[in-house]
Amino acid sequence: MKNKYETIFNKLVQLIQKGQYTAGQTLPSEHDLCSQFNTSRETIRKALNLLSQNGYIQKVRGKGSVVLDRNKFKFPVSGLTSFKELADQMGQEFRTNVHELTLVKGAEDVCRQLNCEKNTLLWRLVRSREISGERIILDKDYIREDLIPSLTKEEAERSLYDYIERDLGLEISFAKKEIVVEAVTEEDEAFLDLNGHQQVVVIRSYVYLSDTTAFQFTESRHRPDKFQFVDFARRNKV
Amino acid sequence: MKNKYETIFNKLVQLIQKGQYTAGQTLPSEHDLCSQFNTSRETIRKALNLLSQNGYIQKVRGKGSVVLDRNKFKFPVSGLTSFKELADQMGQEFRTNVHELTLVKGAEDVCRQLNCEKNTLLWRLVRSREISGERIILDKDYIREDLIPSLTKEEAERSLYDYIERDLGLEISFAKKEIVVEAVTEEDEAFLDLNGHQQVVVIRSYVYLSDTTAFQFTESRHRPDKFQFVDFARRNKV
DNA sequence: GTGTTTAACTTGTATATACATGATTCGAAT
DNA sequence: ATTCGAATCATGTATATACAAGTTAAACAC
Repeated sequence: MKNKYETIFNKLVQLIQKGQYTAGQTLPSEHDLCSQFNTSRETIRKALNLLSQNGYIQKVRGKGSVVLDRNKFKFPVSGLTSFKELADQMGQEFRTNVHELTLVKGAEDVCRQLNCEKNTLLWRLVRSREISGERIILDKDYIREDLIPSLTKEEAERSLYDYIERDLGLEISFAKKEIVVEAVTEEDEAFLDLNGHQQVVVIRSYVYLSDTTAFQFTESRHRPDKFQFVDFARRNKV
Repeated sequence: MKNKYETIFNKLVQLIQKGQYTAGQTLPSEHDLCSQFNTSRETIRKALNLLSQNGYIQKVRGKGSVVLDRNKFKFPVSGLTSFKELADQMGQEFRTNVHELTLVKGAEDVCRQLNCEKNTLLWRLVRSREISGERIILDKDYIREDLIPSLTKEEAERSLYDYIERDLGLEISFAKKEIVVEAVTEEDEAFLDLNGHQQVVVIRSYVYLSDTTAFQFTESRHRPDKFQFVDFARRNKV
């Protein structure tokens, strides 16, 4: 915990999750929070903005910060979240099977998107995800070898994001995503328990580090009956 | 244009879209922007935060605000956007057919979610969306009659959001969304050109006004081959 | 030339103040 | 009793200052 305002944000999230403040109630006024946390109003406002952006509160001018009902936000694929983080939250039995971990060269489309030379070395990683004994997700990753030089099957099985962020100290910052529905491929048939489904939900992501270098392209293929995407969105005027 | 920082935000968006600043370049420093717009640094920072949140720039400490490549953001279903706004952006031929506009009472599930009495009057609105002559989206809306007392077929055909925001002066603020894949229903068969598809992509949204009252529940059912969802997401630490 | 230090930039955080504007409440005038 | 208005409290916007911390490039010593 470095920042005051992040610390305050985390504290308020805790209080909301513990039921100290429940949906419909208002938080103490900014002025009161200043006294409570012994800080300035701008700092409180930064914390409240984080709460607002993450769907915890809605600020109403003249009234206060109304706590929202976040019951249905337990599956936040919306933000950038890894499979392991998801599985941890859901508390379900899950397993990851690594089917392929090789170095490839010259996947044109991918290189163009990742903004690197056409013959850059890329890790190609294929994993299937098992929940309650069924293989329902197939993840195909392309990762820049120059940024992540060593990568082992064990790290891929555990958590890629953990390894990249904790061990390598790289900071994952943002991603562009696309969700579409496509026909199943031979690969899907081979690695997934499709139960007769003819189509899969495909999430394509381009993941960027905080210095804006793109370092990963992921195609995540889900069996449609087990797919869910939950989102909280604020309206953009304009 | 009321606020300085929104005005500056809009101006910078324009400049980026015109190609004044291209992907990879950095914007002028906050200090320079202060001089250019003759304002304080905090105000500039608010504008830059908006740019960052909307995926236009990435701020890098010590370096500057790097402009991102937003080529693939032309279908921002992610934020709260209405069908008409989407269609306008894509510039395609589209049409809306209103199949039903009635007042119903006591749809239990919906009322519970909208947080209103079990026998509250609700508008039930069923519309199909035609793009290039094919009916590919079926929108089913439930709207609280006490908040939107009058609603005509014409307004439903044009744009519901326009009517609510411009004519009634209500401010739509945020929504909770869920995306899943489901089997087609008789209603889907009746109102959509399914082309043999057995499943549809379903987006369920609960839409809230800025005073946190929920006023609308929408189920938007898309033919899978014409469905796309594009998102820009920043990573939430913790 | 090479390597290191320093200075001058950049953005990030924290604080203080002032005024604008929406919401509520309480009291006075009718 | 009802209505209107003023006071009060809430958040929103704009400004100023100070210091922390990451990046870069020039100056310097060797």
